[in-house]
Amino acid sequence: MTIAARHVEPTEPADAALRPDIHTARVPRLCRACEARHRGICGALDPAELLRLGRTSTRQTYAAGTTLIAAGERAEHCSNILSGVVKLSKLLADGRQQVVALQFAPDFVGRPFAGDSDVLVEAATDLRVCSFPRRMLETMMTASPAFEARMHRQALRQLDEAREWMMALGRKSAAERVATFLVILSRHAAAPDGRRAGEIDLPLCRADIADFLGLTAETVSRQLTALRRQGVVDVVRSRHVTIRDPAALLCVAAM
Amino acid sequence: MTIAARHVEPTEPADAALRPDIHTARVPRLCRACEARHRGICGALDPAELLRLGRTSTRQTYAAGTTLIAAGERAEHCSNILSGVVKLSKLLADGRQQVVALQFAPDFVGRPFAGDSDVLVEAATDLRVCSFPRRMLETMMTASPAFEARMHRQALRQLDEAREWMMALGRKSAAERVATFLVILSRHAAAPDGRRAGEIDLPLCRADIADFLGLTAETVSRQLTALRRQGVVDVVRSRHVTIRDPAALLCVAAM
DNA sequence: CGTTTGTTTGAGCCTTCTCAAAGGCTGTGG
DNA sequence: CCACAGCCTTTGAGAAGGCTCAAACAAACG
Repeated sequence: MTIAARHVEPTEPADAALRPDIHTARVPRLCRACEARHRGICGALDPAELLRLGRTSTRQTYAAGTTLIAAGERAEHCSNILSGVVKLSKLLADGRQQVVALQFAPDFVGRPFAGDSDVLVEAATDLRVCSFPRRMLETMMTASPAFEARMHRQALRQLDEAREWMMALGRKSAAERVATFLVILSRHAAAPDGRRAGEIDLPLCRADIADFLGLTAETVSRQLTALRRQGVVDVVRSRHVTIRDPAALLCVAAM
Repeated sequence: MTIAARHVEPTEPADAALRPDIHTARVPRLCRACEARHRGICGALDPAELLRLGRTSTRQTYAAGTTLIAAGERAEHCSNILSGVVKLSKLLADGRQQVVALQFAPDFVGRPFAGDSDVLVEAATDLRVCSFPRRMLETMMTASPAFEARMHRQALRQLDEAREWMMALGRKSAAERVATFLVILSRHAAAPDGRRAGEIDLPLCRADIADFLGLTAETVSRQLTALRRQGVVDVVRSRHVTIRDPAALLCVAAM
């Protein structure tokens, strides 16, 4: 494993997690404060299971750009994203790159069942995750059908997202792809009530956005300035986007 | 449901499937002769479960071009493909189309859990399937962890395939995409020993191939003639392809 | 303040698309 | 069996969108 900037936060003292109580199995303190607890994979676990998983899990942070799992490598750890964005990409022998997915909190990173899936996993932004051994994942999957079902659902959701992007990559113009990218980001930055966010911090540099959209960095830049000139968005310091006209953006995105 | 050409084959008589025997649960005769039985989803079921599923399942045939499930529609039936090819595609409001997956025997068609996935499901070729009510799928998934796991694995496999195609759509040239398409088809037409098939019957017309590859029918045609001129493949009557130089094909495919 | 890295903008080129026409199969009816 | 219609495929010529290469600009960092 080539992890450049890995920093383990001070974890819950073991005795606190293990201390017997009136309730035989309490939710670990680490998990109680966890942002991802209910929405993520862990939401399927009861307190006893959570305790068991929590005992082996640690919070970690990675700096933007860090490689979490090299292509073809089999990860020994799985993670829940607490904050930040994870980039999954594929490489061709000659160096061409395609970003095949972005993952946001509270997504789960890591693959059930044996096969490696030959993607490169990197921290797109600074990242905080809750990490645990891969072995635990398999244990939980066999022990808890609800957990397995939730993993299954996540896989199906990712499949839908991948197919949505196939449409963009195969049939949409550069302008449409850039607009679609902004729409999707705004969904993820959205408030919990489902309203889309008007303010987006782009998690990727132009080159990475281009690798996601199947374009070049120059084309992405040009399309963004076009959107700016049309008054659809505002761009500040190249990474912060304000959506001024959401309806127009959706229209340009062909969605 | 708009099913144009649906033909229900005579099924196993109910009493034969239900007849008690020395073995409390025998494998239904329909399933015993089934090509997809061991490789497909059903392989995870024990004879009792298979009997239960078999009681509600029927073999059906569809003519090429038939719509199995319209986009956005929730299917009441699921199917195992026995022979033929199923095409999953997405449509844009203005009519642009992207084929997001091809499925071959013994793949499973139909979606576990509620959500519709907004794809159009069509028979690309003449099709034989083993079909059963969606309700049974949910029953089997909760009853049999092995069945649920197999469904989960199929979802992950489809996710890998989708991402592989994202690479092709986003980063490969027209020539590379067409070659990649042939390589993938040859894998599916391959003998069970894993050797790739040198003879391929294209399951799609040029326009559909184009919709899969994110190209136009004209470009697909031109690239195929280019491969023919280079001596890499032979094309007979536009639908039958012989791979003359597998190594060169792989090379052109950038794989 | 200079260096480095990322972004924007421009000019010309190349791949692929669009539009158009001709060529081949397939099926139908005489 | 042949003629013809209809559809799919092939091929060509010109247009256009996005790419490449290059340079100017901006922001981050030591």
